[in-house]
Amino acid sequence: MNDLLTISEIKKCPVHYVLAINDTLNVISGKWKLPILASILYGNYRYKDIQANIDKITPRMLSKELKELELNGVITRNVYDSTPVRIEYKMTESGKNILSVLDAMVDWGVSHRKSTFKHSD
Amino acid sequence: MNDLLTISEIKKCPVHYVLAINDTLNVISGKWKLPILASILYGNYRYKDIQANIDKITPRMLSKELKELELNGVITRNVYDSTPVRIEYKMTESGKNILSVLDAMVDWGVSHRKSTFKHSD
DNA sequence: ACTCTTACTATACAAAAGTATAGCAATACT
DNA sequence: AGTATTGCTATACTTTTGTATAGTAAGAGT
Repeated sequence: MNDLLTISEIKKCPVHYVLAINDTLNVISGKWKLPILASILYGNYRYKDIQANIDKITPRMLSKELKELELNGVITRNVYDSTPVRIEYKMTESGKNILSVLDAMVDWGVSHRKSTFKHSD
Repeated sequence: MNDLLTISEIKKCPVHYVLAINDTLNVISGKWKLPILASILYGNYRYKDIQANIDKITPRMLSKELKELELNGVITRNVYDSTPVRIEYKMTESGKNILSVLDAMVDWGVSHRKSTFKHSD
C-alpha cells in the first residue's frame, strides 16, 4: 500500500524500526486520518456523528478511512442491533497510545516554529 | 501546500497545536523525505552522495525534496567554491531534533505490532 | 575544442489520493 | 404503500504526487 522507502534502504537502521515507522505513518498520514481519530477520541463514535463533525468529508472518504483504520488495528467497529442500526467506532487500547506520537509531533513542531521564527502560515 | 484538516476543525484542540502537527507531517511525509533525512544524518552531505545512497530516486525528486526541506528549515544548503563545485546539505539543529518524533513513531509502531500480533508485512 | 564532474532543470507521463454527485439496503413508523 | 433514519456503495472525475528520460550550466583538465 505505502511503499515509502526509509532508513533501512540506506544504511544500518534495523528493519523492524523501519516497519514500525511505516506503520505509524500509515495511521496518521492522509488528509482525513487525524480528523477522524480526533473526532472519535472526542466522543463521536457513530458514522453520522463523525461525518457531521468533520467539515466537508465525503461519505466515500469517511468509510474508506474507517475501514483502513480498523484494518490497521487502531479502531474497532461494533454493530448494535437497535433500530435504526447503530454502529460504533472506538479507539483500540493501542490506538489511544498514538497520542504519544502526536505529542512528540506537537512538541517538535512548536519548538521548530519558535527556533525558525515563523510568523504567519 | 498541505491542506490537511485536523483536530481544530473538529473541536477544542488549540490552533497552534494543529499547525505544529501539520509542520511535522510536512517534514516527514512523502516517499523520499525520510530516506533523504536519514542519508544526511548518516553523513551524506552532497547531492551525488545522497543520490547514490538512495536506491532509485530521480534527480527531479531529490532536488525537489531538498528544496522543500531547506525551505522548511530542516536542512541548510552551503555552496563551497571548490572545483568542481561542492554543495553540502546538513541538518539544522532543529532538524536534528526531529529524531525525537521518529523515536516516538518507532516506539508506538513496535508496541502496536506486538499488541496486534502482526507476523509478516 | 572536447571531455569530465557536479549539481541540477525541463517536459511529458503514470499512478495515487481525494472530490462530486447520486443512489442503495435494511428496518421501523405512519 | 410512502417516508424517515442510518450507514454506507458506485461511478466518474480532478488534483497531487511521483516517474522516466533527456538535457543544461559552470568550471577544470587534456
